[in-house]
Amino acid sequence: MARKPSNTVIGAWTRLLRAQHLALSHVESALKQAGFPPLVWYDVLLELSREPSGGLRPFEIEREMLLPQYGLSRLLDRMERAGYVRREPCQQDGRGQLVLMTANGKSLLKRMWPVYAAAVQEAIGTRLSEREAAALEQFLRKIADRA
Amino acid sequence: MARKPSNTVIGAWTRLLRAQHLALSHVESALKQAGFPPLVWYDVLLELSREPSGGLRPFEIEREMLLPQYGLSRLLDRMERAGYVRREPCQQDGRGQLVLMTANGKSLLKRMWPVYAAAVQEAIGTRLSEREAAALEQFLRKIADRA
DNA sequence: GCCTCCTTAATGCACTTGCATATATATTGA
DNA sequence: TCAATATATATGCAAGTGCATTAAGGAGGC
Repeated sequence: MARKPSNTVIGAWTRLLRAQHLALSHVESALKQAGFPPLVWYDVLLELSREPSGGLRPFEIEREMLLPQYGLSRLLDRMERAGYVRREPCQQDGRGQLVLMTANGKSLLKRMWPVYAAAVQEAIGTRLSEREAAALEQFLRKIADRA
Repeated sequence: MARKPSNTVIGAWTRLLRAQHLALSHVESALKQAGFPPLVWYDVLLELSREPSGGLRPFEIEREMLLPQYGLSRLLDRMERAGYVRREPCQQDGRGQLVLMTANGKSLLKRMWPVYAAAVQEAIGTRLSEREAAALEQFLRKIADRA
């Protein structure tokens, strides 16, 4: 295995940085312009919505997301202050807590989606065919899978 | 043109965020572990090295990079304090300045490259064939090209 | 010349992030 | 049982970032 990247690999790397930056900026600014909080708030709410049973532990949310532990801790502070989640002590583990989505949180999740979806469509969907998007996903999966 | 992204597009979007995050974290931590400054410092030096004639204006650097104007301004502050660049008043334009790479800056650029290259190779080159990397680059280019 | 508008770059302030560490509880193993 | 270790979460502090604005000079019209 080569130790140095080929020019092709360097090109892919460079484009990866730029494409992600442009697409993400586009999405973030669409959300902001619509008066919504950043994307990462949506991600937390989405994770919580997948667990209708009644909340997730912070460390479970963290596993699904791209945030360090202290980052999530403070994000939850802000979201709790804003009234979108609340934290309860955890029965089974006195160190931990259960993060629950409030009604406002559910509402926010619903209201953000159309704006988010439209922005993703503009940033990616209108630029690639269905076939291309599927191929792109496969390549990116190879990079992202830490197997 | 659909207003809502297909599941394929959403998958590509999600993977784009994760792949970029993982690859970039890998590269940044390799640099840090080797005692080097962040990648963005390298990018500035690289831009300067492409202009051997004697420096670039901040707004020229900015155009090539993923930083807002105030971000570059403060990055140059830090790099200047660290001795890797210096700023000179610009003859032709009294508002502006010329950013020049110092000898230390040139040396840093050279020394960072092997670490940077190896990390990119690990993050991408070892995970995709040459063919796949080329295809990936093409798809990403479609997303990144703001034509 | 001089007024108006544009471009270049810096900065005050609030907020966010990274790093290291603290705090509290759980778990393991003698 | 109790010490040692591991896990879950929070936090003080320094550094970085975003936003809005400022400062200063250029460019064009009159």
